[in-house]
Amino acid sequence: MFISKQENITPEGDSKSDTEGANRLELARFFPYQLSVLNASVSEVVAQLYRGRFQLAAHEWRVLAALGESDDGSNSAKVIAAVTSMEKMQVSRAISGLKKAGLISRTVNKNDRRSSCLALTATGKEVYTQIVPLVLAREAYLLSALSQDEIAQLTMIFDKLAAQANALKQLG
Amino acid sequence: MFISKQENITPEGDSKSDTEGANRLELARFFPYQLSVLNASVSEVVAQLYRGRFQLAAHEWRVLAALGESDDGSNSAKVIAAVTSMEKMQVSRAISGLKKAGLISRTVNKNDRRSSCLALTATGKEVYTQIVPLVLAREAYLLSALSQDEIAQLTMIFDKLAAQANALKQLG
DNA sequence: TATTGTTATACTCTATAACTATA
DNA sequence: TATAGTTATAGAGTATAACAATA
Repeated sequence: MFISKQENITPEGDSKSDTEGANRLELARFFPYQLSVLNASVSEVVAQLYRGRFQLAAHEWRVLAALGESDDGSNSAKVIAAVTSMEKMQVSRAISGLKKAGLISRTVNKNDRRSSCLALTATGKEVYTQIVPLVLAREAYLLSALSQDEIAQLTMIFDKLAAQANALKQLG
Repeated sequence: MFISKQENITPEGDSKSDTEGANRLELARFFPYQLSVLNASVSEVVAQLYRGRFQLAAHEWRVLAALGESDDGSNSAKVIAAVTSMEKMQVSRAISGLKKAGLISRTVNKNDRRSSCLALTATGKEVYTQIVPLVLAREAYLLSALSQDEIAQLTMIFDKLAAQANALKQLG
């Protein structure tokens, strides 16, 4: 795998070398494409674990994971949205699904009656406890092809790329 | 950003350290989650370029890119599916859309009348020529936060991760 | 019989925004 | 007025498989 040769660094493509047509686009070397393909594979590999055996949708799994990692029961939908990078509406839908499946409980927040305290039920904790080792094992298997140094590199690289992407998103 | 501590390397989570519950799942450090969030940002940043100004759907853009990068006009739908990592049905739909928009032409393949030769029209080439510098500039901006060495690392890391993910996919 | 590609169908997911209740 | 969360609705995307044409 290769990534397109880098000759230009402005976000809007207004530098000379960009617009002269010297740069070709090769899908297989195009980083956003590579990222998308890898993500599809990795997502699928994780989804296999919670979809069939536990009948969870992707967003439900994400909310379950968020609730499972916090000890205190003070999880409002807003907090969950922030932790999971999901929209409030998607969180709301996921909560409905998890509630219906008996995996989470919802109690009105006494300090602010607009919001709820969400928490895993006993069943929810059980499901969580079953899934977590499976997904961690798959993550570990994925990363086992990398050295500790490469993992550290990847972490830094992702941070930098996320920052750049967020800068670009502002441009619209 | 951090990635979960790695202590286990078997795909099915049957090693001792996996099932003892010593490993916690922290969404923010979970690699598949990080990958998914980064991909969402990067995809959005690229989509901004072809969606609004050129009215293309994601799959249409991908097919357009595939057709644009090949010089000979011998692109069957099957070849496009392979190059774009798309399903034949998605390719078929994307082709309909691009055809309707007048961006591609389709002529029956004389050697095998089941398939077609797909190619960009003059209009399609024009659109392609307009978009390519824009997306390459965005890719360049994203990667401009990385050193040449980091880009090389990333390339190798993605290769390794893709291989691992594909190995896991077989397990189902 | 197998392959290329299209289409039908039902299903899921998404986006926008209106809405309720509370602050 | 602003915020937390839900719901309505329409549109986009997906998956499965049946299908026609050709090999």
